[in-house]
Amino acid sequence: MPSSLPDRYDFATEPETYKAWVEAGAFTAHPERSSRVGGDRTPYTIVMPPPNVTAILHVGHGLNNAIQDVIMRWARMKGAEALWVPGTDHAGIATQNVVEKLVASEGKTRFDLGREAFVKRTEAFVAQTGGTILEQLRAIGASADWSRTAYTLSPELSVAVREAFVRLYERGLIYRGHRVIHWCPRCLTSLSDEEAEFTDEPGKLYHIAYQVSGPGSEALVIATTRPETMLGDVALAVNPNDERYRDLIGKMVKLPIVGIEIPVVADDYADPAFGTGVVKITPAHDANDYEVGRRHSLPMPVIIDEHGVVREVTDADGRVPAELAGLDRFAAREKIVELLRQSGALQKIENHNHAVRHCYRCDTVVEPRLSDQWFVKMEPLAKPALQAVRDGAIRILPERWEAVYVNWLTNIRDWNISRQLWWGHRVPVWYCDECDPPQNIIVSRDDLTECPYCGCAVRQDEDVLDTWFSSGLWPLSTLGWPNEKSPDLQAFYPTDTLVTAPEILFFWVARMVMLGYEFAGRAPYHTVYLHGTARDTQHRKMSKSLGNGIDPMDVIELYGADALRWTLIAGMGMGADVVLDPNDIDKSFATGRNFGTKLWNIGRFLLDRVGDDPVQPLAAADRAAMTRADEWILSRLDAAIAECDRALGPLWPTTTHDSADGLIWRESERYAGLKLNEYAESARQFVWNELADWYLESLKGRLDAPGPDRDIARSVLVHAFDQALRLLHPVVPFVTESLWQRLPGHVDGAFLVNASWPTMTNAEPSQAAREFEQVREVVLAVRQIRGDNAVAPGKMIDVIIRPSSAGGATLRALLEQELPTIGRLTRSETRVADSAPEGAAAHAVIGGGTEIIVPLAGLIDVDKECARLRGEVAELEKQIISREGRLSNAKYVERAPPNVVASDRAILQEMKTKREQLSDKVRSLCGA
RNA sequence: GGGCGAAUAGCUCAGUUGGUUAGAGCACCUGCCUUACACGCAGGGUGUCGGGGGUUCGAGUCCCUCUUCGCCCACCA
Repeated sequence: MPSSLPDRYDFATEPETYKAWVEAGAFTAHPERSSRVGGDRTPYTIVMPPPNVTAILHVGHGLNNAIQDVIMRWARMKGAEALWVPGTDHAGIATQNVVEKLVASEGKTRFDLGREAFVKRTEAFVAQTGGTILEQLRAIGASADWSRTAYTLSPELSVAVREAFVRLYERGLIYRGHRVIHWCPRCLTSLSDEEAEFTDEPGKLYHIAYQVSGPGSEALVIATTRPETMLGDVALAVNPNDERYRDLIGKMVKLPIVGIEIPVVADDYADPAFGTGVVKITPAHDANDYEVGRRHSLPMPVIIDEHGVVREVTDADGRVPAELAGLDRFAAREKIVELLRQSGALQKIENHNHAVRHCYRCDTVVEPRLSDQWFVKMEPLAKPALQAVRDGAIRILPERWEAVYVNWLTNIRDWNISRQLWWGHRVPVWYCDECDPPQNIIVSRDDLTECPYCGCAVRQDEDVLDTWFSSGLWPLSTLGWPNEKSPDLQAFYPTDTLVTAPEILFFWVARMVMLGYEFAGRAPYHTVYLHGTARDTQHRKMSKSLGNGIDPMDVIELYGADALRWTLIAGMGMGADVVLDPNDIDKSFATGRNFGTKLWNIGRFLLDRVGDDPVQPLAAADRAAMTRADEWILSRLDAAIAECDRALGPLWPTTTHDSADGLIWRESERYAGLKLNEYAESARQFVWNELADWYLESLKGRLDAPGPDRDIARSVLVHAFDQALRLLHPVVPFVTESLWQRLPGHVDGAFLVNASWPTMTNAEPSQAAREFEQVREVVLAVRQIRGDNAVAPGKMIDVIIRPSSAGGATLRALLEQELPTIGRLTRSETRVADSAPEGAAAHAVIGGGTEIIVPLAGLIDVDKECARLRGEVAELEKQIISREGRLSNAKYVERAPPNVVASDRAILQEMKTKREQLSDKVRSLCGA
């Protein structure tokens, strides 16, 4: 109902539109339609990176999901059987931390509650607050298939996790290792290499003398950044090739404070160039020292416990003096330095910057700790994952990340998957205290209570699995694996594209690839799209702790989801960061808001002028009766479609290659496509700068007079707008759907979300379309002359066009026919002539030598007569500016901010009066 | 320490294999409320393509070098 179209787009209707889509089943995928199981549609699948179950939406999520939604909606319109699997991650450490804080606010620790009660508490917390973010994703318009919402800790996915563990164990790829691992003394859990993040910090290098035993007073000086660990020293190491210390190898030195004797060993680990070339060996508290200790069969006393407190833990009899026992590691450091100073062993302290590992969750300094952990052997898993990217079965966009991925996988180290937490998938391993190895360790798919060998009671491993172990299975587990007969698995695995941030390339992306090959023999996706980060104007990452974030829900409430989506998508180069100003939301999202409004106004005008009468489909319209403008806009539409298609690229690799992977990217397409900003810009350019600025403006007159020409114009107009809405729908789904539903001829129950993506009709612009370009050139030239000569916008002028002789009679005829259009677009009385008029005139020469002449007689004088009034208005404006700092809309009393109106009403009124006088003057002088 | 990348308008960035006068969006400047839209219309580029050197008829683009930033990886005690 065009007549009922509101003046402004009401984005409060977005939830209704969303509901209608869901009720129409627009987001629900049908496995039986997949071509992989005999259906007639190629499947296109994205698994959503599962946000933490306790998360609330931030701009990063908004960006991530807006990108995915654009791709999904585009794939759906292209005719794919589109599936977007949503879900959440139980997020081991993160969620446990949140609940532990809650428990702490009640004055308790998780140990006070006990494991069972704590897990129950966490489950209750998740049940109550979890999934908020999925609701918020609906608000931004995410077209996910909610009937398939998954959760990494659900019963179904837990089956997958256990199956994966058991299979890897049976293949010998999971093993138990006694190793020095990264330990967080606050979270009381081990961390993977990736979870223990380096920061460069100023520290101190302490030089300590160890007295050599025997005759003489020789001493060896070592340098350490962690003097407190000396209590656990079992040796000093020197490089076997270091001439300085060759004679000392095999001798004993006295460990200060402790007073026991330890050997000097030769090991390549000691770097002659660093410090004194002598290094102390503390196997239980340093990963490298541990390796040295193993090579030399040294004891491994543990002198720091799981809380980071110095005490005799194991094999440390008498090593920790009473005055140090019970001190925190950092307090112990101070104390030990003091003791060393007193004993004279401390030689000097230097400033020294070094990299310190911190817990990625709580930022506590990580403590290396000797303990038993489960590891995954990575090298065999990495091999196919590496090959996939090298061969082009998987592409990573932007391309430069491929090198980073390859580099990491080439030097991969084993993955510590056990975590000493309570929240997560418990390690499916049971221990029997009665049986002898190897029967004392039982790995099982089912829960065990008794030993299958001796029938005794067994106990389950206390640890849970790294949260990334379960998310690493995400593309498989959400589709029903390990049930190979699962319809979803058969129809939709492998998936197509993964959209995420580069930070989790190793944590998650690479591990999914490895596990995909391991369990399905196929890569989980052919495209990895890594997007940038949301940053503030100082280029700082938006974060909760910095308080520089923007709540996407605020933006949606203020300007609607489309404005948010447009701003994020159109403003983001591939892989580039999105910069927004958290202190000026209005300015940050103006682009999106403005575009939505413009689109709405185009629709409002167009639908109003087209009216309710039936519109002939373009295919049935008489092509011969079309104007040059009609032909032109249709050719521009074709160009826009081509540009959008080029920017978005192929949905999937277009060649079927006989390899284990099936599909390999061809070189020409490998890095093509998914340039979402270029796509958005192309579509915008068409609808705004071509359809609205030129076609609508040039056709205004034609729509007022009934007749065949009006009908042709209506056909072309409705067709072009319909196609434009389709092109724009993936970015701004709500406003395009609202407008599309109102197009004349719309069939009840049809949705733009399900409509087909436009296809080009003509590769080359027609002759008539090219001729319209000449009309545009004339118009642009005349406008420029008007601007250069400060001709009042309302003033009607004379324009003389002198066609180039090269164009001949054809050009002359063309220009004469288009005079009404040129006149309308330039406010001029235009004619074609062969000679220039007498007197002053402005000239412009356009393509091919055609000359545009505008006589200036009278024009300048007219403006002079208005100059006085203009000057007076300007004076008044200056008064406002001097008071308000800026003018903007304070120029007009109707639009000025309330505070300005309050203080300057008189000036504004006077200004208005003067403006009206000026307007009248100009009109009368122009004879309008 | 190793590797990768970037440096182009006030800001964010495009600039294919070297080739006319270097582009877009936002911002900015000038004028305008013209009956869809001032969240708009018309006009305007505001630039030593980080510095230096080289190859070439021709360099933002290729090579060398310097400077500055960013990212990834890494066991310098």
